Amino acid sequence: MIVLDRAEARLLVVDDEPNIRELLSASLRRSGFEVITAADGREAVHFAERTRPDLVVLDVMLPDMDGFSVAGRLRDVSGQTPVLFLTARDATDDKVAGLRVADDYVTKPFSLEEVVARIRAVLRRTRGDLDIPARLQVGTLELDEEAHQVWVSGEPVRLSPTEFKLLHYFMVNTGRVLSKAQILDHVWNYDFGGDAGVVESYVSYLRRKVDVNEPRLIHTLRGVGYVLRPPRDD
Amino acid sequence: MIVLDRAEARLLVVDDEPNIRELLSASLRRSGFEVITAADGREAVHFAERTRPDLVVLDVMLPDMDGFSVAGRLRDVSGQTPVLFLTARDATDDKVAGLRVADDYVTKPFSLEEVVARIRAVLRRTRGDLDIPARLQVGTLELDEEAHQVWVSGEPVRLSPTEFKLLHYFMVNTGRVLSKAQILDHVWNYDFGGDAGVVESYVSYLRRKVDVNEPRLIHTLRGVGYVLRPPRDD
DNA sequence: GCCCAGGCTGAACATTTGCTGAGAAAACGA
DNA sequence: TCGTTTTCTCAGCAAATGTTCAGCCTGGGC
Repeated sequence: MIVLDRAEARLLVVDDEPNIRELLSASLRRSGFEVITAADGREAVHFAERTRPDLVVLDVMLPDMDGFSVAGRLRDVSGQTPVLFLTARDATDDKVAGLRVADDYVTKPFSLEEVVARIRAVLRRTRGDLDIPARLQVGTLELDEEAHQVWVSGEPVRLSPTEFKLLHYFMVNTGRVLSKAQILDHVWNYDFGGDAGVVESYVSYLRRKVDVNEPRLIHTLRGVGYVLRPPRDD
Repeated sequence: MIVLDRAEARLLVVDDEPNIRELLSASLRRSGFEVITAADGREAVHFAERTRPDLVVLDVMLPDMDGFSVAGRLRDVSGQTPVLFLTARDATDDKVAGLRVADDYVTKPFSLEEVVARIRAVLRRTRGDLDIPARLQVGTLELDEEAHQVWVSGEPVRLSPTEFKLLHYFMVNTGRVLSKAQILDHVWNYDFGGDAGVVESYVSYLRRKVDVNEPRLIHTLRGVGYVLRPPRDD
């Protein structure tokens, strides 16, 4: 991970469950963001007024007021601040209601990978933030986040959602060793209860689809984890 | 041992087992950290408030409160203090989900080598602490912690996890004589029951893989131990 | 040069780890 | 609704790793 001398952006995370709040803020800090948290709507508006965040991550279900009202208030006090909504998986209707072009949403239970990716995407759209590349490339491997597409030596490859997220996580962390536990923690939903065996399966799928040419890019480090390594330094 | 004029960082170690607490604090002090210990959650929060540690090493299973609540409280009182969790190897329960808030974690039984390495890694990441190098070099030998890779004269070398930890221990202690007992204590898990014969085996493996060029770097001191000595002052 | 404790190393063995194919179950799309 | 895709589990296999040990080697004291 690149160490930034200043934060990528300032985020306000709003959720009434302390677990989720902690999970998100810890993870987002690790991803290089500056994070402020709030437990309910009132607090959220208050902090937003004072700190002017670049983006708000907002649970739709809050104890004191509904997320969309909060979003409205936020915009009153904080201008065009984009919002990433957190919603329950089955709340299909009300979602669309409050969404503007600048916004996006993620359903609970989410994976950290997903949240970070969405935040970056929104920031890219709203600020034209080009420190955040939309296209990743490692060796003959290319991945376009926005188009949700992957090419191997220029040929498009079909990946399932999980395969895509896993590959994305690998590419964002090129050259860094990732333990199976770490991969599980970031790529799978936070409520996933299974063991790290899935990761092996998906690495196997990925290799078959994506790592077919020599030199191989995805390396196994026994007892440690996996690395995606660019060619040239086996 | 090199005497440091100031501590590398201030740590708070929290574990209810006195053995583990002692083991850790002694070892961490020897590694140049300033260490405060606490036996339970209440104490931990109390000390954290007063001493503002740079990092907290925290057992997930505490008598009075669970480690995650402690971590939450610590963050409340002490800002963004990073946390390294200690957990049982088979913690496949809801614990695992909570571990995601950790900046890193180590499973029991651990090796001291591992704990120290993780602490340094976390401090490097969270503070951008560059006194702590991510890459070690001795003679033609290079070791990158983050990429978990070793080169000899620029050529990558494959090491097993134990070989890697042993070499790392040698490189961190370049020029210092290490007895077999000392090596056993730091590189092997604290519950390892075998005798120091293993160390001889692994030194042998390491020499074959890593110490192939003249002048030799790993020296045997009969009846005393081993030293990794940089060339030029044999 | 001889001796011996300590050190070295190859081989054997047990254990752990990772890979993969097959299949059950759930989610998805038409 | 039904077929298709996707996710996840599991078991068998193969290979790497960890550990022990016995026989050989070696440095250094005499």
